[in-house]
Amino acid sequence: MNTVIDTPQIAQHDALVACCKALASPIRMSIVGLIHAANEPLCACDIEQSFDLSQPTISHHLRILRDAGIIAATSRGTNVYYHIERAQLVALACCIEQFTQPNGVSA
Amino acid sequence: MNTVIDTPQIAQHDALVACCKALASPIRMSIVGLIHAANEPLCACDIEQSFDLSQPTISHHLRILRDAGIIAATSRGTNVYYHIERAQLVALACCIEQFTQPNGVSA
DNA sequence: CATCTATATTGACTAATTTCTATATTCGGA
DNA sequence: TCCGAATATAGAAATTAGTCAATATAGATG
Repeated sequence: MNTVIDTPQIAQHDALVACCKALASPIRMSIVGLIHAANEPLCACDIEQSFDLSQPTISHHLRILRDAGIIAATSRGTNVYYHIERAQLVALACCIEQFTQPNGVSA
Repeated sequence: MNTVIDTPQIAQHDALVACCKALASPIRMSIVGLIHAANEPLCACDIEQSFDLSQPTISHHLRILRDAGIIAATSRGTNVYYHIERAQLVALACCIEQFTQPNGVSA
């Protein structure tokens, strides 16, 4: 292990850890939950109103989620709408589910 | 929302965040990966040898994983063997997967 | 019982995260 | 073009997390 061949797996591993880290906060988990529950892109101002935190703080959390590839933003005028980006979350869910199953199963 | 009725969901939410937090470290993610790859309980000393970190540090990470319900320990003599505890991980994988799917689907 | 080995705990230190206030940026409308 | 509203960035303070050296504990073994 740990040869140069491993690089893609290490990159994948890092991305999953980053994704996990982004979700590892009650506020950010709730933000994702909010967007999911809304079933449509949510504007930053709507998200802000759901928490008792300052605007810059929410903005900061949104950026962390965005950097981790969990959400993505679309601007419309001065508003920014956030929606869930599936790929990274799917990969993470998949990885975690693997851990719950016996290893070495081909299918 | 946020009535007293929500308490169980909040507890669940907190447990999932705690689980996520425990996995949100490259070392701890690797520890779980190691145990999973081994397909059998791994002794703390074996886990220690896989990392370039001190014994107390690994012990500390193992405790965090244990507190989050991700792994569990079995003692045998002076050795302590760790295995993966499925329930919490299943719940987390499930939650994350939900986020990747449209909301409001009954089945 | 003395001691060795494996693991856990404590205490201290550094680094990272969270939050705020203040300020900047960007777009729309008067 | 100037102003107001929405969002982002910068910088600072407080909290939390990661790490190690030193020490404690618990079981095995002579």
